[in-house]
Amino acid sequence: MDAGDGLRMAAERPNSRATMKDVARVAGVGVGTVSRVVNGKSNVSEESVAAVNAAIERLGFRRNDGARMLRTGATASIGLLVEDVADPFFSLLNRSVEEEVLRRDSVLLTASSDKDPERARKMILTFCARRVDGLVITLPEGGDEEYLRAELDAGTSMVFVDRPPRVLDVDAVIVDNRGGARTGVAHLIGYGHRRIACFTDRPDLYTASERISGYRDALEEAGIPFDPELVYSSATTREPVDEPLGRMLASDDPPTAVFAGNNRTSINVISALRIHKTSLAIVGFDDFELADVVVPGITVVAQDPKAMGRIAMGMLYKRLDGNVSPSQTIRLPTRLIVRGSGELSRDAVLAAR
Amino acid sequence: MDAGDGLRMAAERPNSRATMKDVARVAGVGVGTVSRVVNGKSNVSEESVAAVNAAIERLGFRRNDGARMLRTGATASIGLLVEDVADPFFSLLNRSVEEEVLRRDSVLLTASSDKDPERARKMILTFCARRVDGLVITLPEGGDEEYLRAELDAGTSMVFVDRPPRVLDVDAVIVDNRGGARTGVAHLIGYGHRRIACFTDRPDLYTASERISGYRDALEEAGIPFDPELVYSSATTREPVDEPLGRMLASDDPPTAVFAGNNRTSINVISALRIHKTSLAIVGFDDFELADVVVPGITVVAQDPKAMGRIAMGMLYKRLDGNVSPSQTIRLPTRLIVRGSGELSRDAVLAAR
DNA sequence: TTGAAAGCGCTAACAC
DNA sequence: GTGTTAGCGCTTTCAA
Repeated sequence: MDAGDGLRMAAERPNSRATMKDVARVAGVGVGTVSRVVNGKSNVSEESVAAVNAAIERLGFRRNDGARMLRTGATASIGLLVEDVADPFFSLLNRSVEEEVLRRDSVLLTASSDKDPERARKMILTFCARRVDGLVITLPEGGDEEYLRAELDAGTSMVFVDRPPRVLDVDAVIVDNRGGARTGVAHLIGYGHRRIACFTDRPDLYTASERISGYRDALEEAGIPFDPELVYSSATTREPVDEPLGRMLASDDPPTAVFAGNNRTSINVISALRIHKTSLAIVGFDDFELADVVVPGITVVAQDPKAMGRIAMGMLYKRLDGNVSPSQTIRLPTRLIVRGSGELSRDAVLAAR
Repeated sequence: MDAGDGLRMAAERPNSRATMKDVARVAGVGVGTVSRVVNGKSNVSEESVAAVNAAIERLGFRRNDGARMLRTGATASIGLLVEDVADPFFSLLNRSVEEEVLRRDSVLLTASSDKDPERARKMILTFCARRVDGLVITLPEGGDEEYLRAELDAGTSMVFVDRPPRVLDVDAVIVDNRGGARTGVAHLIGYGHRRIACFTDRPDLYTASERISGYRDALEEAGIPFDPELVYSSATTREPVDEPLGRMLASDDPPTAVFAGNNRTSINVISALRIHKTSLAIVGFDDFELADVVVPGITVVAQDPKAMGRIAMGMLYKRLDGNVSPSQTIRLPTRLIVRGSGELSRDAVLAAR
């Protein structure tokens, strides 16, 4: 068979890529040699390299990585499952995970659970069926995590992000939600506030419940009694809070400050305050774009999703590289960013009433 | 060989998944039968199904989709390349593409070009090597798109998003940047403004240049002369604009309104106005969270990234399903969202000076 | 340095 | 119905 024959063969199968066999035929060498050239092995003669490269160029050959992986066993791919890739927090996490994946010349499979345990399960098992080398996952509340054990046993490395595992023995990197909330609320207390409202997500969410705990920690430390009337948990983060805030404002002993448990809620609180034409001191959990554009700027307890992704990938790759030390959970510190809204003193708020 | 033997075999290879061969051995059937059961074919006896399922359960078997795809040819995967998965626009696009991919039981590979043509090229070729069924791409400016032709010829379907192809004959879905900008600027003109500043991205970016054209279109229609002194293009979207805005404000004939060419720039303009303690009418291109929380709310020309993703995937899957009609470019309309900042009349602005 | 050949895990065609 | 087998495209011995 000569070169022309090989070329014809590839052309005969439209929409079908040239294979190493095709390249070998066109170059007049064996497939082993083609493989060596493609993988840059040194033990190939100059002429063979030239012939093979010419054939590759001519046929538009591109190695089929799927076939390669079937043979070698490693897929050079990582699966990432978060709540929602469009959420600012997770999209930043996504990006930083991507950077680490890129550094290892792998690819990243991504999916959003949409807080649905069943959807999460389906996506994770799909990733496992694709034999990803490792998994970075934020598991939604309410699901069973037991099904992951089989995958773990089968040798799929995984690291949990944003939420700790409940029963599994896996690495995790989470944010110090409780400590961060405590710091934020203590900051408000430092400005004289004693009636501090707390708006959060559904308390069955891990992060929300931790932040509420931190809120209570700060009150307790300051000797301020906890008043359930001042706590409101939205069913969804999109829900406006002007109604519950109005109720608190109309009470005998209204709040002079509010702690918002997440960035969406911070925005809802700002809108609600606007509606009620009132101003209160505000500290929000999680930073957001424009937090410094509204007046006053919003003081926040900031998380660092990029660091979370970077650290999670570091842990994951260590496992992939053979580390078998006991699993650990890394708790990332938060950072208080002072912008004005959290430094409105109790006296100033009362004077404006 | 009996069942026990098969189990031992799988156990003998730790970190290595059980294969259909293992399952077949344990279940005491042939691999063909296992394959039929796994794929839910009907022509299998009750007993075989039960035996196979028991073995699958026992071994923790999960089909290797990589091997399956090598055999069947379809990878059930889509590659998405955008500028930055953490950008609000692209993260929304990402999410809507994901939804469509999920509906087809495929997986999504994602990557960010970071506006680097070389990185884009690398990622795209990686996706092609993985034999993705289709590609959704936002190609960065300044790169050659010629290398995609080989992939196109090899049968990889692709659709461009947010930017049209320059030389390739491929489907695309883009936003009516020019028309949207024209509408936004005409809106300002309708409120009496004749001196309208224009702040944008680097004009060598497709979207920025289109929006500047739309800005000029609107001026021309109203018979307002174009004044280059009123146009400022930032080198980066993070660059503050208080300096150039200050220059315009200090001129003989200062602007009474500004058109901001993208959401980050809108924010920069708001900050700059704050610094100069001035208020001008503002219309921004692209909506953003909190646009309705600042006072006044920011009137914007909104895009619909979710629709873009949905439509792009619709086009892509039509191609994958065999559609060979001529390639087309769909131009998505924009929507003007009125919130207050764009309805500040020229008279009101001048009166406040 | 090189070609031939086995085999990764799966599907599908074929024979029984 | 079911077992056997060829082969998807690749890597990797093994001889030569």
